[in-house]
Amino acid sequence: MARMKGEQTTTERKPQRVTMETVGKIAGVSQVTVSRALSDPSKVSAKTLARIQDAIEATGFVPNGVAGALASNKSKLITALVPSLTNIVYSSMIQSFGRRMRDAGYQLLLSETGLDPREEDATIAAHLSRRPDAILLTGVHHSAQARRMVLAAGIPVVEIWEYSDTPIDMCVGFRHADTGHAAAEFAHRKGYARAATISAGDERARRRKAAFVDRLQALRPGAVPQIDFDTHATLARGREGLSQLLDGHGFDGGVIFCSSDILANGVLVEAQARGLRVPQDIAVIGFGDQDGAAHLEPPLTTIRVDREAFGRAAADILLDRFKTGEAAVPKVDLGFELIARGSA
Amino acid sequence: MARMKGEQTTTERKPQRVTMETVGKIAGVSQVTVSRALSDPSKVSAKTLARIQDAIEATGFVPNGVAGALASNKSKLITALVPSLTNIVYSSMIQSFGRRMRDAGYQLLLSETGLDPREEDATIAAHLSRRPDAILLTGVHHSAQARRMVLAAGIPVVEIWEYSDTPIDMCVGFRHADTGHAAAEFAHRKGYARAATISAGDERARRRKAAFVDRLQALRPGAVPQIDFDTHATLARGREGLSQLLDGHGFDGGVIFCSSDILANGVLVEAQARGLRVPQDIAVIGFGDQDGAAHLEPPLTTIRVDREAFGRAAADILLDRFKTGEAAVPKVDLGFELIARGSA
DNA sequence: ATGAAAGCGCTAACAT
DNA sequence: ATGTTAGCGCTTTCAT
Repeated sequence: MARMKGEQTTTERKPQRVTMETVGKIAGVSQVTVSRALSDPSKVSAKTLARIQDAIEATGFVPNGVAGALASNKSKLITALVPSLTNIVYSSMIQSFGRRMRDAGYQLLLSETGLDPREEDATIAAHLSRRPDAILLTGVHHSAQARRMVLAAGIPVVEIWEYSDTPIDMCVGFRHADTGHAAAEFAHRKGYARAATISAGDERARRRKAAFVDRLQALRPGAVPQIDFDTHATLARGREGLSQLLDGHGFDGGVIFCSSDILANGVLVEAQARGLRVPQDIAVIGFGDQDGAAHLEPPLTTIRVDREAFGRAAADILLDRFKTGEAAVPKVDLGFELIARGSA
Repeated sequence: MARMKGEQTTTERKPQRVTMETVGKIAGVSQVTVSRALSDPSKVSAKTLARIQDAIEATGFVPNGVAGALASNKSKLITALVPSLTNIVYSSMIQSFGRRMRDAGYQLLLSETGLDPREEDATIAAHLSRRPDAILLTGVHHSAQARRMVLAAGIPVVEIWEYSDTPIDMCVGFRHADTGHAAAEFAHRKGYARAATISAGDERARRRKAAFVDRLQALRPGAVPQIDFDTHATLARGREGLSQLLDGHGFDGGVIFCSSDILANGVLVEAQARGLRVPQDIAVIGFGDQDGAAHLEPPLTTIRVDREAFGRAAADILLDRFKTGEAAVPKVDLGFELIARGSA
């Protein structure tokens, strides 16, 4: 279609942005009054308010939060960093955290940091440039630079999913090593002759596993074969782990502590495929009590952590900090629970 | 601790925000030069650049992206709405989308909309107030108001996870009804005498199921018992679904089309618990080819959609639009594939 | 109850 | 290669 220089077709023309100025002009008031009508309607007379609301409807005005954030130095934005978006452990925490924050008028800027801790620093910097009102970090191990940056930002920092006596600011979590200890004590009480571990490639999973091995060997000496993957946990890795244990490590039965339920699920499947009885031949302890763990055959013995509660607690201490200026309980240890079901 | 009026303790004092002005003063240049050094270093002399970089290091300066966004009318922010953060279907799409966008310098503002479509409008408005450079929506069914708002924003809109000939702007997805048709044809070819469905409470799941029933009944008349949950899919619901079918609907064997793999997994578990053979007594077709589907016993026959590819494609057409000003291929149907494994 | 003025920290012309 | 001048669209005083 031919068109003349400088002319613009309808589809190409950028819609003229509607500002408070525009709305005010239509309603016959100044821009400031529109601002007030939106932020505190009680400060504006009823009839003015009505006219402003009409003008907003008519124009389809959407306030420019960027300008507002710049002027007020409040963004109503919370920044969150998680290792993985697809890992149910993190996504369910973020889900409950996000819901509560959203109810309080905040939105979530979310990024994945992956398994490599060094990736985190750049992401933190990028996030801070958005001038969030707070930042949520996963775990309590961060680089010196990361700590410096978030501290310099002068905003509340919540570390989630791991407890520390010395968080950057606030934290909500549990002690990962303790879960390994608890699993080891359970296995020992149950009298399993042999034990092994299967672990995914994240640092906290490794710590849980190491704690299991340490405690078990303290209770009763004996080798504990360990399969360590350097990837995320998947069901296939669980199957593979059991196979390696059985075929390559001379493991001929006993209890297996897995760093996550999905790995444990894989062990169950592989055991079934090989005609091994659970828990008589192979016993399995998982971690996470994820969806379906209780409904597997046999039901999975696992360590339960209330991820939703972590998210809610994180939101609560944050909102409290916003309100009071200081958090009453900045360090929260929500603990865990070993759930004995049929698999061990 | 007593302290004088107006005095501030160290811990209370908000860190003085470092601006480009500050950095420039230290480096002996103007604020604009600092801006240039950051956005296009080639425009600044080597020695100036070095001094500026020193000043940035020394001060720990983090650019204020809010101010930048306001001034340039570019936020480098992409807004995304998904029904659920914990559903692997959506999180894996978002993951691959987010990774590619992040590599291109964009960040993701992410919100959950839930199962209720009406919740979406308010969230869209909130997101648009951040002045994102583009918006990603799940599915192609949105309210008239939602369409109006995103259109008025004058930014690219990508609808993902569902194909439409008439998207708001661009779309990447597949035709959900076609998957039901394909499953029905497969079931018919395989000669299953009886069929049933189990579906979760989302609108697209319902459409897949309805398409299955329609096509199957077109191929060969006969009732198709349907279990419809109005919640998200879980393994427990899958077990429950099979139980209801068996105990309450007089379903005594045949093929079951599930609206997701997690439901199918539950059916498998319940069948195993009841000592039913799969696929001889109960055959199962899932949807999604989720992690582990191939490793279940028996491996799950399912419909595979390449969710990561959706995310990547969405990022690609968006980045292309940013670059060229118009997308060459705004509507992408990535299709699906029925994978016949052992369960049906 | 409403308005005028200043300014948040940048980027985008336009100089030089 | 660097600086000057204007805004971007709001919120925040301070007036009236």
